Amino acid sequence: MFWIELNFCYMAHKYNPQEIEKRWQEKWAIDRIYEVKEGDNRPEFYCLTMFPYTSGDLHIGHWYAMAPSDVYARFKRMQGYNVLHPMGFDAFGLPAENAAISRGIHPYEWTMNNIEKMRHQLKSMGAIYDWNREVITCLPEYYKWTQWFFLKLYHAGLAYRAKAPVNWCPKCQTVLANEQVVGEGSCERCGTTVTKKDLEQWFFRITKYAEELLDFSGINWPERIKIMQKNWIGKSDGAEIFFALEHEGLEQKEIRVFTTRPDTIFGVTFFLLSPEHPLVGQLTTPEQKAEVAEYVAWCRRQPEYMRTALGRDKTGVFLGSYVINRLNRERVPVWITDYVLPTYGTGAVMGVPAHDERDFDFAQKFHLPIRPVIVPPDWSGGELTQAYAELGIMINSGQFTGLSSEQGYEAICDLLEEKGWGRRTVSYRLRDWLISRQRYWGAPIPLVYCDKCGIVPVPEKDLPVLLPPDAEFKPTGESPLKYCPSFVNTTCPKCSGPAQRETDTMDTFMCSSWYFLRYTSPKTDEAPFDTEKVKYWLPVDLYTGGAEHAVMHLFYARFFIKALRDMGLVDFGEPFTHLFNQGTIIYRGAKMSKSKGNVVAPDEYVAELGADAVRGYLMFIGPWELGGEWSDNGIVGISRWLNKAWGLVEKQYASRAVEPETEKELRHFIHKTIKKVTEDLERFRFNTMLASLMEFTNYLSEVDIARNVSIPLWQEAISCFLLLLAPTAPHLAEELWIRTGHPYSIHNESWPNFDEELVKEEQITLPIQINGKLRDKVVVSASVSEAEVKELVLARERVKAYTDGRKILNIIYVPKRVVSIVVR
RNA sequence: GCCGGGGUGGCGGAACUGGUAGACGCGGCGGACUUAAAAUCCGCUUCCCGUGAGGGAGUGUGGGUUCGAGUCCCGCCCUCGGCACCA
Repeated sequence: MFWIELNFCYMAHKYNPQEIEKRWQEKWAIDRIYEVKEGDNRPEFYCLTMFPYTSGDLHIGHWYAMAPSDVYARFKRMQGYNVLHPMGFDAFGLPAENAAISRGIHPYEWTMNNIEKMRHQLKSMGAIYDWNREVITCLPEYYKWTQWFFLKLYHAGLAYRAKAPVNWCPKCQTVLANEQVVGEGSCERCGTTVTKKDLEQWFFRITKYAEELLDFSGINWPERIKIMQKNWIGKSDGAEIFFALEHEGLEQKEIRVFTTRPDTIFGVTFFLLSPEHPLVGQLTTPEQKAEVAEYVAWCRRQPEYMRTALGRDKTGVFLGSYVINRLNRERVPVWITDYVLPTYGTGAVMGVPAHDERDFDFAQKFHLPIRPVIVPPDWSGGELTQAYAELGIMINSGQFTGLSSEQGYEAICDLLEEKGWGRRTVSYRLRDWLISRQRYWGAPIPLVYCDKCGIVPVPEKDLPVLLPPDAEFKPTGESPLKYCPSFVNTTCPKCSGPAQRETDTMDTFMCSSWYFLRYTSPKTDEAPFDTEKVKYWLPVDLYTGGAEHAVMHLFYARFFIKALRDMGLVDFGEPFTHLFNQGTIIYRGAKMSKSKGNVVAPDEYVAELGADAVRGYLMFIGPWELGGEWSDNGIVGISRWLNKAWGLVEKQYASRAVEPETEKELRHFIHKTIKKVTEDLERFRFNTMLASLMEFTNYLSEVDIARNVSIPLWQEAISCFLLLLAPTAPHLAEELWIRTGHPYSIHNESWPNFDEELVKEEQITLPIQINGKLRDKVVVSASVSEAEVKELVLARERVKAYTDGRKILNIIYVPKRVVSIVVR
């Protein structure tokens, strides 16, 4: 009994993160100190973290994305910005539906339970999120507007319906999402090999913006993300060339190819179509019919990943017919092969085996002629053993022989355009955005199919098209909406006759393409957002998140904003001015993720060491953009340091003898630290920021032992330390701020400024190198002259030992850096 | 294959525009306090030779530029991400 009481009294003065974190979180919430309002005279700063998917558990990987950006947001706030740093949930998606199928829980219930749990975990982090602005994409008040945007895009001509191949399991008779195709292209449920099936689906015309999406001027994004998006768009300059068709009974008199190398046109020895090309049937001669049909069927059975795998043996079949190369009037045989993709260019290729590696392999396999038409500039007449894909000098090219590839390119294009045999053009790898999902748990596409009127958009006043609560979840793989008569059967908004609803829902990337607009006015119910508030906050000043979204979310959001701008709904064309990607957290050799089963929950660390320690440790691992390995024992270092800081602040400092020199030194240290912490925060170097704060506390411990500075200066040092610590360890800093007699709250205080004069070093240590090797060091005043340094250095015993009896060839003095002596 | 990041002590990582390599932390060793342990505090800790002062080597690897290279240039190796038969 006695023991316990003693212990308790002792504990009251010890750092107790569990107690103080809970207490401050409650107080901050009650006082609403993080509530965000528009329109005071501070400059605004929109600091956004990618919102999480509602998987159910927040793991250390999530904290790694969120804690440092909260630190940055807090830092900006203390610097005097009006900061919006919101949080919400990406709440539609497949896992919710799978849970419904396997466990019989309704997706809504599953999702909202997860949100409940995640919100609780997020709150334990102690971030400045204003929960009044929370956005949840699966709620009707949100997806009503997702549907509204679909209609806007539809009316702007940016949405269209087309047949497109989807993954199809012949055994389950169902459509599969890419992530449901496992291993070597088989169905995740039954293991059957997945094939392709054409379905009518909805697309957004993102390709219309291909050119503009290549333009990154005016936005500060990581180079590698920009490169990834550029590669994704895959712009190629080239020409479309029309080959003449003289096929009996065929109306079409020409067929087009896209090429980036019109200069190689005289090297065409065969012509290739993709097996899916619409003319395959008509260009097949009766003798070839059986073989062609068999090949086409075989191609359809090939899974996508096999087809695009590199290094496969070339396959193909001759159709029996020919096309004419108008430039040299040659008849060339038409083949089909699966390495020609139906979705790129025109789905047809001119075969130039001498100058294309793939065509070369194909020609070798099927013993087709290989005719060189380009040679290297230094060519000596040797034989061609592999495709020469570089530029060079044209040979065997009629009137163009002798020109360089570049000249030939232009000359041939000129001729093609003059004769009407072709034209210069640009091709993109980018395809339109397929937004249809044959799923329940997404925003329903607000369209109705009427027998009389055709496709009819749901009128705006009838939004949202609600998800029926009574759909049945069976493992059929098809949308439960399809089998829900109360949903499907409706009346036509135009003619009031019977009609059916579209049963596909929208890709969830649609929901995440505009959520950052909704945060500005989450409760607005007559529009998706309040235009004035979007004007005030947008574009996002800093967007942080994982690089895995480079060509999905980040790309779609850019498109979306450009489309909204063109409709006059917003007045900017780029959503995210500054993008920063944090690295990934590795655990047990893999990226931490729920699907890999290697997650570490923050909860137990929070319970044991406190949220401040977890926040701090994540930032201390290394540079934020590089990520790193989570280790259980590394965190104790931060925890110990926070304890040490507590002890340092809580102890009663008593001055023994005030020494002006040490006071000066401490003042210098204070300002040096403010500068370092400020600059490190500015460039997201949280690890070195913490290192410098640790150096500061180490230094303060020495001062505390020596007790040779005045009490006011000591207090100044401590206050400054707490302010610098506040973004990183908000709870601890607040507690100590109050305990040292300051007014509540530290989080409404201003960031400390540093005095450049006080940052300057007065004394510097100069290393002395002799013939490039470090031999001595000398402490000098920072204002020392070059002549003084040289004299001083040459007089030193250790230097003399190397210079006596030798000739000094050179003495280099780099001010404040180094003295380098060259002797012989 | 192409594009991009990265290779620094036992470990995570520092190092400004080329100027004292290894800050800070973890771990380890030694010491103080304790009956003891934990916690805490102090000291040491790149490797090799040397009792020591000191000397030598050293940032994946081989060259180069320079008074001086982790940092710049050329060639190679490993590793992590992205894209991948895109005509």
